[in-house]
Amino acid sequence: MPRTRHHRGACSPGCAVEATLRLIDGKWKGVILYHLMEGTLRFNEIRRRLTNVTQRMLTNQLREMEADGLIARKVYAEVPPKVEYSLTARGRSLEPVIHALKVWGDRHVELHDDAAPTVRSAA
Amino acid sequence: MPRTRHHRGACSPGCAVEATLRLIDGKWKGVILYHLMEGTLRFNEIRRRLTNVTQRMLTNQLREMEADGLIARKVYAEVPPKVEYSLTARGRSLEPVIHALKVWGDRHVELHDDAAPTVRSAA
DNA sequence: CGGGATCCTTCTTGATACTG
DNA sequence: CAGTATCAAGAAGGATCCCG
Repeated sequence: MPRTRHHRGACSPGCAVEATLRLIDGKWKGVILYHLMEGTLRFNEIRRRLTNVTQRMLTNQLREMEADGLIARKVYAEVPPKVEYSLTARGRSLEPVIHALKVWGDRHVELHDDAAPTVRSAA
Repeated sequence: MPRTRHHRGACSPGCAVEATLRLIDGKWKGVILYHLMEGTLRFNEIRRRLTNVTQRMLTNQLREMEADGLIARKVYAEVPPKVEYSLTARGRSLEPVIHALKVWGDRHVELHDDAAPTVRSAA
């Protein structure tokens, strides 16, 4: 979603929705958050978990999320560089959101041909 | 988020997250869904609820959401054109997601300077 | 290993003007 | 009222190559 990120203007009620959306938007942010929920990961570990991510994109997304205070970046001054990424408190607070996104996705995966399956008791 | 929308490729576990994200992504989709949750709305009614939306954009977003099976478009063959938009079952199923996004946004509005306020009981 | 710096292409959005 | 059509700008994402 182009536009300056965090524009912050006069928004109607649903503004909060957009604001949140913009933080987790970005081609890989959602997945990255998802994986970091399980724990700290190194750059290449994250990379391996995302199919076809270029270093540039991964770095970008991580940087933006860092700027948004969602993740923390820890650099180890070792010979083979080592950088670990983890969620900040703010980032962890997004768990219910990510969870909601995943739950919905799991039950409506692309197939919007039946629009709302039987949905027995499976809440 | 560019890329063909619904690319559907080999995704890692967090794929579902991305898939859902891509449906509600788009500058206005989140807010539109949010407003439609309250009931059917006409084109200009939606437009008035979103600040600074151009017809083009609104039409675009609505069309995409319609294609994604999230909203229904009902055209009345009247003299002054009348078109109503409402959520489909699939669209309504997104409520928990939109809700989660809104709740988070309400409590973390841009100010990621204190990362998780006191949060008394004030939900 | 974990990037930084460039260059390029595509998608998205905005601004306008016109129409049934 | 509810769009459609065009034009143009800008941002997001991709491909490459270089570096400590």
